[in-house]
Amino acid sequence: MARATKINVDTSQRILDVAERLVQTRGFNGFSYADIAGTLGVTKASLHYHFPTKAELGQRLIERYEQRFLDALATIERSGVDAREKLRRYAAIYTDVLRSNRMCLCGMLASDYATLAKPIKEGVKQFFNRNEDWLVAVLEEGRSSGALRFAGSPDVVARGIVGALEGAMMLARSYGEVVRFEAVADRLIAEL
Amino acid sequence: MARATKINVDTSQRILDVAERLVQTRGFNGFSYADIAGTLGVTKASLHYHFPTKAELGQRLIERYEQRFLDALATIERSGVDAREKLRRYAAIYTDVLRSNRMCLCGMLASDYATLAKPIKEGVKQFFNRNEDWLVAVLEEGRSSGALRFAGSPDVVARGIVGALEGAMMLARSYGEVVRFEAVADRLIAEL
DNA sequence: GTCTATAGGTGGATAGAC
DNA sequence: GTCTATCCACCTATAGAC
Repeated sequence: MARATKINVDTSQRILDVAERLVQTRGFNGFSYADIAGTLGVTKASLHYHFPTKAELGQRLIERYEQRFLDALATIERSGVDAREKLRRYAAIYTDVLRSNRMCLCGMLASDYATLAKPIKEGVKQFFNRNEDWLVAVLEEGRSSGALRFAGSPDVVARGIVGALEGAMMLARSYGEVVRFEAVADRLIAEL
Repeated sequence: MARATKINVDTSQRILDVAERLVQTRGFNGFSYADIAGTLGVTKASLHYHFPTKAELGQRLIERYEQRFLDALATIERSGVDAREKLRRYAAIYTDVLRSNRMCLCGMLASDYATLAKPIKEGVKQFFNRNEDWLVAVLEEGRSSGALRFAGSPDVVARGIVGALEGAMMLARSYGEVVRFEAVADRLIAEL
């Protein structure tokens, strides 16, 4: 009964899957509905039924991506490891994305920022705000417990971590060298 | 005599100026010849006379940008300041770019990387290689003189600095807050 | 929900006059 | 070196049949 409206494993989700990969590899202005349609073997008109405009598609992409990310952070939180290990696992999320030759969805959208519709811009900022909030909490916990030692406000350190990981990811992807990212990320966390 | 072929302050340079700003604000796939033509008050056909294809335009953009950047680094080198001050002035180059609401040209192209022609890709990597080479030299000098103290290889630290500045820049631009970048950059250098 | 067909616009690029 | 005119491929998006 609960699945009455769920006939065929949700076309919307498969569209989002393909679109997500395209944004993460080519940027929001680097793909078209035709690319998605070609991959899925449907027509462009079908896509417009599920996502009337490209801007709406973008909004849904961010919402889903952010939810997954927050879920991952919640999982780290529940694991009960110390603050340093939490940061290692946080960086590992980025590494996993990079391994599939992708950029962070919101890192990519941040570079396309000037060309995006307002709701997408808001979504991007919210994503980074929530990342920073989580990191601030971890940093404060680590400083209290003695697991971490750092100068400056947790706020600035958190922003530094997000920026450093996003930037290192972007460069490592250009070189096609995941190890480039790992070395930088390891040192970043080791310095705290 | 020497200026015989230079009638009107070089249209090519003015085209590059406008194109550069567009790439730095909207990305390589976020602008068109029509945008440049509209700004300069010429036709698209004129632009194609100076830069036959968009890929060639992109190549010239990188070449010019890299030359300017290397000139700026050479100026820092000649100033005779200590290693820490060199890093501060290096970061200041980024701050100046960000103040005009722009991303680093090559940072932007790094995010568009998958969609670019091969010569442009090579140009992007070369830009970052030269940045890292310069930083490695400064870091080694600073470690020798005692002006800097850091763990790990200068190589990894240099890559961390470039990535951190590019990433922080990208995020700060999204928030429209230059101060966000400055706080992160200051702390980054202070930690060395 | 998916299709065919198409609208209406813009993309990069070229030919040829001036 | 800049223009007009144009090509053709592709873009986002919609109408309407099935």
